[in-house]
Amino acid sequence: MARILITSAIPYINGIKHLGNLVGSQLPADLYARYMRARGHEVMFICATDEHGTPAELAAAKAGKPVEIYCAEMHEVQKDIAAGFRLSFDHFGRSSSARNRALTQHFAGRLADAGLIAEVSEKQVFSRTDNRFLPDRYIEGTCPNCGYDKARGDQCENCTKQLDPTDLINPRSAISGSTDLEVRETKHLYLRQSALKGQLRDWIVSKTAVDAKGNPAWPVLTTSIALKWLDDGEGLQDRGITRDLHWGVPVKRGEADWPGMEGKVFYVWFDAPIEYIAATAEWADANGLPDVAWQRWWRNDMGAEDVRYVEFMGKDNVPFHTLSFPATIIGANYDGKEPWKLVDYIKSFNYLNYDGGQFSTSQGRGVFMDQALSILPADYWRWWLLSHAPESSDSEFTWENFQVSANKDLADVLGNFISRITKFCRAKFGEAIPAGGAAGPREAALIEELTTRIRAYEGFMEAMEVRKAAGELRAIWVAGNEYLQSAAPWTVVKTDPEQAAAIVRLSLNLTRIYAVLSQPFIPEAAASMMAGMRSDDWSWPKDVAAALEVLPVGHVFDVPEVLFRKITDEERAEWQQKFAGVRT
RNA sequence: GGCGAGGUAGCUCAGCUGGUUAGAGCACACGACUCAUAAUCGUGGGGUCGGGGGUUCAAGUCCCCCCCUCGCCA
Repeated sequence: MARILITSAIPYINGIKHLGNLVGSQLPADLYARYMRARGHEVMFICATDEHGTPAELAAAKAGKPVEIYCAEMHEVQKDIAAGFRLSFDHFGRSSSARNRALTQHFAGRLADAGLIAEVSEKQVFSRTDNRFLPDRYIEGTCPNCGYDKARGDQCENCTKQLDPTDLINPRSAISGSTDLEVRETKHLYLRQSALKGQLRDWIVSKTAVDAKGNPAWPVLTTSIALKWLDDGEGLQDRGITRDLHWGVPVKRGEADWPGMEGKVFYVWFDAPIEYIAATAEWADANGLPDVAWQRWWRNDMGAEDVRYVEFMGKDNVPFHTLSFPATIIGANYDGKEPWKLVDYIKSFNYLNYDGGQFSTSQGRGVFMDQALSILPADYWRWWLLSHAPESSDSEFTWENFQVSANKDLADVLGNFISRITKFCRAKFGEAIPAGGAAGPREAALIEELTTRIRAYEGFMEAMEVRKAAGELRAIWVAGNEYLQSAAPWTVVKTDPEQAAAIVRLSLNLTRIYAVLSQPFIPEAAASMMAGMRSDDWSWPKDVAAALEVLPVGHVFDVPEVLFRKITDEERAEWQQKFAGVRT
């Protein structure tokens, strides 16, 4: 039994995430967590809401609420929706927690002790009307290059030219529209990650191939993005980790004040990944456990040496997780006294597009998590999203594809298999596992095929090859239909009822195995299948022949309701229409 | 513009370090079956592997150029 720490990139607090966000991190992470638990491993699956920063402040202001209240409410909303998708987090934390505040300040202190923090004075735009410094993208003005009058301080969306806020003609605050702006000198902390460039490169490079322990290479997507940031242009740049904001972790050097940094907070990208650790501490707190309970997951000197740590994220998050956060972890151990756990494997995803374009939170385009759950159970979405996960390239959601895939795979292949065998048994033998007959060559061949396929499925799941795992699971479902079709108990029963009973007995047992194997992908349906078989035996089918005898002769079962109803053409057309525009 | 990832059957995608007639699922056609959610099972048609050069006994798989899509550019 291994110990596996799993984190999903933490979603930002300002609103409900869309399906593209879901499939890029939380959902595959959940798949992996569920599979590893099913195999008997000890799993710690962590996620949280990322709550600090300007967008949260502005969203709260727009909602007319104090930012703390707004975040607390939105956290609950996101937590409920995650539960609706059956995301099996051990803890869903908050980056605004006391734990994260303390840990973030602690890491900053350690990095400062290590000489990895630089204090830099810079000029930033201050809005007197708003009484705040304005991040580059919250300053608007006329583009000096093309004359577009809504250019942002970081870039002109019209001509794509990179800009500096001070380049803008007639600059104004994007928040209030005020032109009462001035440039002020302000001091900020920078993480000197460039000082760790060599170490980071060696580490990343070591992940581009299978390592000595047989651990697989990271996805090309992960390493290519990391190496690009390391070596592109002038190489890895130091990054500011503080901001002149109100909403965030106050800048402190450990527990001590940081002279000159009063009133400033750490920037979100610095405190957000630290929340992975803090959320694990929050988990311990919530369960009344001592610190060692979470430290054994995160400190190599306190038991985490044998933990395998896997992170899931969309490609936009790769730079932070391959460079900045590792720099924080490595830097904090400058004197060898705080060996924090460094990630072992980073599974990254491309983007999911929506019907010819992009999903967009800001534009409200696509299907959002709450909307998805309002029209169909989570399993439909889980299955489609995971079986079409954007692993090797961006992939696309279309309603036609969703309807056809869900109907074919879930209703026709899996659901109907259970329906046909349970109803046949009820009609011929009653609602209990029938006795008589014996396995023959056909059964032996099925067991051989299932064994081969289940071993392949395990391999894909362990390697986090999500689409391939889905394909293999589907093939396992198909194998049941193939078997039934060739064994034809409805014909055999007329001449040899005992033989028909043997076929039915095996098929009903296969249903239980399907529940076990399918559970990571479609947990709700798997639970129904298991309940229908009136069993609670979730043991993994290591020995297929033995697993096919778990439900004994005479064991009573229920003929389940339709497991997956089909999506009709009318519904598809309606949804297509409904989600064609912008979310209101 | 620079960099990265892609462009393989109607659709969604597999194809590792180059090697027999390029694969899967869906869709389509035909057949089988009738237990089942008009479900299942079998068979088949269909691709000059974005375009053009090149290396090689041999390239979807390596090299060069071009075109298109998506992303990143702190």
